[in-house]
Amino acid sequence: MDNNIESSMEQNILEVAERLFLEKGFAQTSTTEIAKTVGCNQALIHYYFRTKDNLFNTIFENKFKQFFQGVFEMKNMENMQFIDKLKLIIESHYDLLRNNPKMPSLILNELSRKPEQLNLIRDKLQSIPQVLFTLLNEELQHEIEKGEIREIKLVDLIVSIVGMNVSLFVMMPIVENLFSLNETQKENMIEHRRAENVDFILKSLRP
Amino acid sequence: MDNNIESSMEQNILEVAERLFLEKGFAQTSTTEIAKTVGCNQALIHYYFRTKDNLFNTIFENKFKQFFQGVFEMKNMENMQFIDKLKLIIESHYDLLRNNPKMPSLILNELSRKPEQLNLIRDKLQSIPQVLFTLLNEELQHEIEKGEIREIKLVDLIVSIVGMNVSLFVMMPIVENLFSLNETQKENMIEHRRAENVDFILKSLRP
DNA sequence: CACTCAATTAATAGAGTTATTAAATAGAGA
DNA sequence: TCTCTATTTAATAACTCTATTAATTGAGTG
Repeated sequence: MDNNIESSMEQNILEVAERLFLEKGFAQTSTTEIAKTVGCNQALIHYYFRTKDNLFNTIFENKFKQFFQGVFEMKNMENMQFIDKLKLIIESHYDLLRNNPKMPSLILNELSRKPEQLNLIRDKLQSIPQVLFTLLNEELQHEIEKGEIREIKLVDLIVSIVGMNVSLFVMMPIVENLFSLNETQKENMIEHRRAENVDFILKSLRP
Repeated sequence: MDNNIESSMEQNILEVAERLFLEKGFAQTSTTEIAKTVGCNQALIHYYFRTKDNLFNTIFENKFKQFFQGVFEMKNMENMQFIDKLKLIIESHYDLLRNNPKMPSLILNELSRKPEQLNLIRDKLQSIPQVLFTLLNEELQHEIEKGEIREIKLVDLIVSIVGMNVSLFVMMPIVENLFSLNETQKENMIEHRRAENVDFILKSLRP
């Protein structure tokens, strides 16, 4: 009954590989380095996963799916004001990124060059959120007609939200370096920008 | 007088290398591939530039400097309304990115891992724009006092502008793939988001 | 014409990479 | 104890990459 550690080596490899891939990207991480970090022989990685690509996919296919699913995961927002819903969506998206701060860069780097993996995500984007999209769109149009929100296309709003949120985390490593932020300052900035992004976006939507 | 072609091989190497580095990143581009694309022997690259790092730096030290300088390059905006100035700044920044759409990704990828190169940029950021920053800040505060613009910190405004503009170009390769945009659709989207970003930001600044 | 020197190439060293294979090890069950 | 199986390792094949070196070419100069 050693299964509580669940094949510790395989699990270790998965965890270490995920960390290294996120930190340094796919090409910059060798199976040799993964093995050294795990503390096992390099061949063991190929025993469990056969190829490096396979290892990467095993780790990230699910992760990407989860990640993109997270974007569209809505809490119970039935009887909320549209503006409050929007605020919650922006904050949820931001928190998702904050909990996975290296994901955007990895996605941007690896998925730009590997269109095949994008198919998974394309599917996700067509099933679940299509409903949500039309639903949100209706509400948005309604708010616009009521004069609560200025004229804007939902697609443009989404691009702006995602853009504002994502950009912070992809730029963070540079900003951190450029202004020699320590951990606290960085944390403060991330906390501050969470409110700032919400504020900036909602302010823009006033009629 | 063959100098109009200006040492064609060296020049070719620089041009091809720049293109490939921008397309695929530093690690993913080998000197072998550069040589093959140029149509010369791989050793020639090392003859001219000794190391791959050297080649990269030769190309991009200036380019990065230019790029960041471009961000702060102001036209004659003496007797303009603040809002119009801001609009011009956003548009100039956007156009700079549009003319160098691959630069943000390259900077984000390469400079995150090579802090030494950031020193160049740190200098640039401390000399020229410090003046500009205080100048802009005064104007912004003045506008806020006049009630023309809502309360906001200049730093937050800048982060929002840069973020909105940069994010479009770093996300573009994914968006393009995900929604199978053809060249025209892509061009349309880029053109449309230029106006949209300006609009979105200026709308947010209303008191 | 012989010389020089920059440009260019062929060859290769040396390090690092992924992936495979065969052997060693260890734990479970007969 | 013996055997079977899953795990792990050592060794190494087969590449690819950067960088160096020695040899070759070719254009100009005295």
